[in-house]
Amino acid sequence: MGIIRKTKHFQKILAEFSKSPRAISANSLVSRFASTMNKSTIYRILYKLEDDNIIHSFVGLNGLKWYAKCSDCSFKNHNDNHPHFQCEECNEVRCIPDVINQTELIGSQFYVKNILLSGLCSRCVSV
Amino acid sequence: MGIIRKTKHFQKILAEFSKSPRAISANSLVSRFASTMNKSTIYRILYKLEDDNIIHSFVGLNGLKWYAKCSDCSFKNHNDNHPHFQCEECNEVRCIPDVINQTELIGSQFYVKNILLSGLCSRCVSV
DNA sequence: GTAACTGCAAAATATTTGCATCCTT
DNA sequence: AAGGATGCAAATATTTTGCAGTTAC
Repeated sequence: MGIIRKTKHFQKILAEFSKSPRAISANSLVSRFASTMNKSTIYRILYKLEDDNIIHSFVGLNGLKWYAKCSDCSFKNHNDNHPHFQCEECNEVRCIPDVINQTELIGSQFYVKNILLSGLCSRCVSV
Repeated sequence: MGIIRKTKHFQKILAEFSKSPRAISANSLVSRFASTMNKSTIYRILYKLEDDNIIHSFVGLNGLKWYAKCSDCSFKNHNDNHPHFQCEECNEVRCIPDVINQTELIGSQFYVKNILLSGLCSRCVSV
């Protein structure tokens, strides 16, 4: 794995994550930058950002890949296992502060590294 | 949505879920029955089984769709929100008894319907 | 007989890869 | 100059859909 060059494209993608504490789907970045960057480029930049522990990824409800640099993540050591919540109605993904006692939760049968909760967000539940 | 006919194919897929308390990926069923049923048929049967609350579905770590009829599910009313655990190493999916106090967990900001935990299972953690 | 089921081929969707070229250091 | 980055096209993989023919009740 080589050195990451801070190209224009790289900076633009990184800026998206810096701007928002929310998770962003790879897919949506492809659409957003459709006119200015190739999708291969975007996927490759996301791969590198994750490889360098700047963002982390998970798969959402409908099989799309999501990435997030959440507020409580450090750049050096990315032991990020806070849960994410995805609304099955509006598909928005939010980072949830990690208050789960995982050992209590599942009796230490498993080493839990990620949690995805899904259901309805407060906006969609009341519609 | 019409009546489900208990065809041979339908019975065979249903039997897979009756046999095992584990979750099964749509994908793996397609491979398993590649020589005897068409994949469209399999996907359609899965859709119907879920529509009739006999199995429930969720998306796993790598975007594949999984289905399970877990031990604590009733055939009539399928309010199944127990968590699933998927090992990121061997990809096996297990149903977890629901012992999470969701309201406590996320402060009732969301209506949680499903939970997917991931990490390493006991077998893979020790390798 | 009618509505549901099936197989086949093709489509849709998201992501990955090979390769030639361009850019940064 | 050399290694990384990019764009383009094609490949992958999973799931969905249209349609014509078959089967169950």
